Amino acid sequence: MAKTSQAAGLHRASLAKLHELDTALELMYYGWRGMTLQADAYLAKQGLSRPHHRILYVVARRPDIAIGALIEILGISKQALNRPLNLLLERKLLTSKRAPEQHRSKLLRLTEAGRRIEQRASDHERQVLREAFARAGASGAAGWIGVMEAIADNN
Amino acid sequence: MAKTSQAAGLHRASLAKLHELDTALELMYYGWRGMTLQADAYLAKQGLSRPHHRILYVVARRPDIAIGALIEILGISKQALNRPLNLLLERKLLTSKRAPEQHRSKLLRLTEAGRRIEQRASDHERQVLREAFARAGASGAAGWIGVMEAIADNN
DNA sequence: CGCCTCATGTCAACTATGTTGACTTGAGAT
DNA sequence: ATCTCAAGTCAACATAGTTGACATGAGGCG
Repeated sequence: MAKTSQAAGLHRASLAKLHELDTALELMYYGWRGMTLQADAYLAKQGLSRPHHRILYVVARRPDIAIGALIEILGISKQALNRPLNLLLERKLLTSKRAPEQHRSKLLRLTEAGRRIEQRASDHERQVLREAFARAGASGAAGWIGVMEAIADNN
Repeated sequence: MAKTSQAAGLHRASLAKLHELDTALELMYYGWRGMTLQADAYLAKQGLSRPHHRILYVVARRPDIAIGALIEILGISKQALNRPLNLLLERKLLTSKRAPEQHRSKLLRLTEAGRRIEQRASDHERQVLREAFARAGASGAAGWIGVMEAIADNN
């Protein structure tokens, strides 16, 4: 614990609570930041950022995915995908090959280097979750999952 | 209960899981989106967006906050604060007045209109949380809080 | 009093991530 | 052959953030 700056904790405490659920709301905010902070720092060191990571994450779990399907999953426009995707191809973290007969679509795969970066970035995030689950115990983890599923349904 | 597009659920299911914690990782991602989606849509209708909401949220809970303290809490540079803040002032959602003797700092407050927008936007987020807690029950909620606190500590 | 310092705040230029709209290209159907 | 439509690219723009340079005004001090 406590490779932290203490700042978030202070900030969390520094606001009056106008509603009962304000605490939960702020936990969500700082939780999101807490999970992604180290991963983002790692990615920045590699000259990448969160959108690149999202692409790598999805392709890792769907080898030979076409660009259209990737767009669908990421929920962004194809134009928004274009630049980060091309960077990943240039940097040879991804390869694209035309499909055998379905010549229309490019199929994406991670290279070894891409896989390594995806794993390390995601590991930073999983490590945060792992520690939190360990601290909260099995019943806490189960409760967390139940609530998060309900929240995530609002998409 | 389904004012939703179903899409996120599908996306969540559509990726192979390479690690045990991938599910939790994706829950965090879609949870964050699920909580903010309706609030963002409401804000967009008002010609505002998330940074404006963050400012309103903090000022609501710290009336007469100075700009420096606001910067500290939001964790962004004063230059980044500048444009959204000026928009809020122009639109008369915030007022700023010079401090009595501490003439150096501007003290910020919400106007009635600002308060109304802050409440409605935050209500959208709290409503999502409220429903999720109701579905998960008291023990689930307690577990969620414990885990989120542990995650949020990584800031 | 006049000047120095320093926190507070502003302006300008840049980067990154996203948007929409218009265009190109190529497969598959007729 | 040609038409159509999905896949993909290019251009222009919006927003949210960055850093750097500068303005301003309070308070300390010669």
